[in-house]
Amino acid sequence: MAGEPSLGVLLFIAYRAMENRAFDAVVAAGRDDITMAQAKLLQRVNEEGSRLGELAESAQVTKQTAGYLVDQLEAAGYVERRPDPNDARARLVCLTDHACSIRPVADAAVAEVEAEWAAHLGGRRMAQLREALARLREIADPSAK
Amino acid sequence: MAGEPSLGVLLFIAYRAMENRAFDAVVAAGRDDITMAQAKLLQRVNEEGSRLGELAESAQVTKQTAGYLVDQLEAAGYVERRPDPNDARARLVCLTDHACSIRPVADAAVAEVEAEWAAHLGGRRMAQLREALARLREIADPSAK
DNA sequence: CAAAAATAGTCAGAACATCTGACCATCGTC
DNA sequence: GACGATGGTCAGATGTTCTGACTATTTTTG
Repeated sequence: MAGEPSLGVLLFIAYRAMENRAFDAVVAAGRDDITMAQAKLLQRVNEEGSRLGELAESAQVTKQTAGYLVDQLEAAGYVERRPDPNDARARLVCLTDHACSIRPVADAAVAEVEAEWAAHLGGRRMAQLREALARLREIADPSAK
Repeated sequence: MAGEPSLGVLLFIAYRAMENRAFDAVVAAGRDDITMAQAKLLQRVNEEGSRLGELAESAQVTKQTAGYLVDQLEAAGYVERRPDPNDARARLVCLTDHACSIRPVADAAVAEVEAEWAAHLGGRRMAQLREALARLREIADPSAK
């Protein structure tokens, strides 16, 4: 297995490398009151506010788990729940200013990793990689079908 | 975010799609006495036997966590710990016949997913994807550096 | 339009996975 | 042979995740 890691393992390596770098940058910037599981959800909150079910589906956890994590993000001041004007059943999870202040840090880390990858692969291959993954999403994303 | 998911999210989607399909196939084949965390380790056990530390590093968990999961895999009969002839400190985690019997099932599911992806992307792009990820591993894999 | 079905979310409880810190045994080196 | 490094385990705590049951609201349907 060491000689020819499977595609799943290769995807895991790249995925974790990216997430680790972004998370480490946020922690290094002083936000150590957040866990990776929380960050995984926070990352998926839309600017206009996201529903709990959307977050759960995107992160591939149950609504209960998503609710548990959003509770903590809310307690830490990263998000707030607002009633959804269009649906009284739903509540919108919205980013607070506190959360918005860490986004640039995470984005910078992501940009740095992408630059390193592009330097290693070449810009052309890097663009092909992104393109291939985006297309794969069309058939592999349970929340997009 | 819905319009332009980040590279990290795209990697996650593909990674989870692959793992889910392989895991579901194993469960559907009757092996429901295994969890995804256990499978993640089992998948990484080498034919010649792997050290606990290697497994932990590859799966990106602590040695303690790996030990906990191997305990369960051992209890379920998927692996056995053998003394390492070359190092009395170490123990080799080896696959049992029981584990070997599920590998073809997982491999078939992976092959099926790869075929679907190749059909969607085209063989050329699929090969490029694999190539790019393999190259990325050179700089992104903490256990290969 | 009212009843039925689906959807959004929460509560409660249990099981699972993961980590940190401390510890023991063995290996490699000087 | 003493010493630091390596491979692994033990103990305890925390964090994450799930299943099942429930409420409230929206959507569908007869």
